[in-house]
Amino acid sequence: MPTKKIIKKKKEEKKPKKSTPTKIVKKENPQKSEQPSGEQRNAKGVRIPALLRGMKDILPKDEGVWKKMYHTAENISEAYGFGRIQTPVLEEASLFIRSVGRGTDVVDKEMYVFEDRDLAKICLRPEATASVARAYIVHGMVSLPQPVKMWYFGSMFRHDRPQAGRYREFHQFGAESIGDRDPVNDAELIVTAFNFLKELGISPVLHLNSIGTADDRAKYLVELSGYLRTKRSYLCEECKKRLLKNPLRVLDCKNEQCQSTIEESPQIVDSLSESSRNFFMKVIEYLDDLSVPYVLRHTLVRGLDYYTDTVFEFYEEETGEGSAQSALGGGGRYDGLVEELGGRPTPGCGFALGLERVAYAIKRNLDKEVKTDVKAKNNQVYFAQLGEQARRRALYLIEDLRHAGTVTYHNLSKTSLKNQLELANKYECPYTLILGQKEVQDGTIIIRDMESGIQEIVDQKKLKSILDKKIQSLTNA
RNA sequence: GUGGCCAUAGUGAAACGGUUAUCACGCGAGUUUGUGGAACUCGCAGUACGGGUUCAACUCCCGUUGGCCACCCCA
Repeated sequence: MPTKKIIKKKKEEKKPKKSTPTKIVKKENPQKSEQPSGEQRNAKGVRIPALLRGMKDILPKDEGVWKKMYHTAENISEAYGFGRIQTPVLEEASLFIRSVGRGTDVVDKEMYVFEDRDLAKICLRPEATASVARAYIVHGMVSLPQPVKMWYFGSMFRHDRPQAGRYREFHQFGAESIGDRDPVNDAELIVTAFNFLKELGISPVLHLNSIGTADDRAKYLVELSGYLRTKRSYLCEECKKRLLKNPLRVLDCKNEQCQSTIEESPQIVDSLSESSRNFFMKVIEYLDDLSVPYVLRHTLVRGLDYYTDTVFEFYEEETGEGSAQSALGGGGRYDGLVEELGGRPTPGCGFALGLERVAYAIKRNLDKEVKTDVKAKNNQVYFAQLGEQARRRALYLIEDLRHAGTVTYHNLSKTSLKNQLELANKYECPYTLILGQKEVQDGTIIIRDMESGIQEIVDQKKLKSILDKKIQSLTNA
């Protein structure tokens, strides 16, 4: 009722403004413009809090997907012998500047950096590999059996321009294997990620390449830019800029004009040292043994500085690499990282998958095969009650059911049975328990099958066992 | 960070330079308080924000904010 009055007032206020000469309106303006623009207010003029740009609430309705991703990640990681590590969201900014690298967009343009109260530079982690490497050093994991295998699942932050499947806070599932330079580790990591995706009903396509050691890359860079410079006139405008800034990126250009030039360009594989080439061959062999399909893509270069040798990315089968957000994740080897961060020279490799994109892919698949989305609501029960006495008794019985692990819905504040049955229906509960005056007196309760409408009066003491049986038979069917 | 498209109740849509912004879903309250998935009645909630043009702006123009798309980059 009060809102009505307010609305009327608001409208009344508006009218005179419209009819008054502009001069008066202008006088009122400065007062209004003191408020920040772009904000929303309700009818009472109370500011409605907004979501920060690029941030997203994950709502109860999405929980199914997230729960599934978490459980799958946990099961698979543990099956492959990884232990979960949880590192802080906040880290020293220098950790990432040293590892990911100055000059990368992630560090230069996208990192959330703040001054702490003691003026130290801290940041919201943009990725987790550096944190895991830091933990490896700080906790003396050198003295554990090598490699040390760890997985993580959590939020990362990058101040990028938001788009579908790209948020400023996003979640990654990843795993690292630190302390052993053997191609089996690379292969194992890849299968882990691959199986995770497959388990979730996604058909992943693996793109694979090797970028060798830092020396190999330096050599290749000279060769590549030399080649590109001779073809400079054939390149698009963008690529001419890339040629100066980051020649490797030219290889990624989607411009048709550049494609033919790129195809004939020197390939990084040819610049690899003997050991890197052998290493890469081994990785490929192991993947064959594990029957993991892959596509060798010599143009694949990753954006973070710490990668060496093996690099890979996952795409969803049908989307391919066509659109910008189709990459589900990637990873690679980083043999110099631990040393770069002040630890002993220690090899390592890992992967990270973008869970928002994985969730996206899962949902797309569900839409396609409509029926896959059969939700298990079989284990939930609705409790309806009638009358004050019944309500009190209900409180106790519901408590009991919940202790026994039965998901019990209720709206004890409702008084009409009709109302409650309607809600039971909306919650999609297969059974409703009905407790009225009469049942309280007799110590019984009604179990109503919501689909058939068949009701059964049972002793309250036997409720749990009877209900369990019914639920059992539902889940089995 | 660059460029483009967009912005109407919680959701999805409609409307017009001019009466009180319409519809569906949703949510709430009822249709003689012991029976839902149907119907009916009533109610809730909106032109993102700020400015300009105009007698008159949800509608046209500018700015801001946000979303989407492409680039950049990446997950």
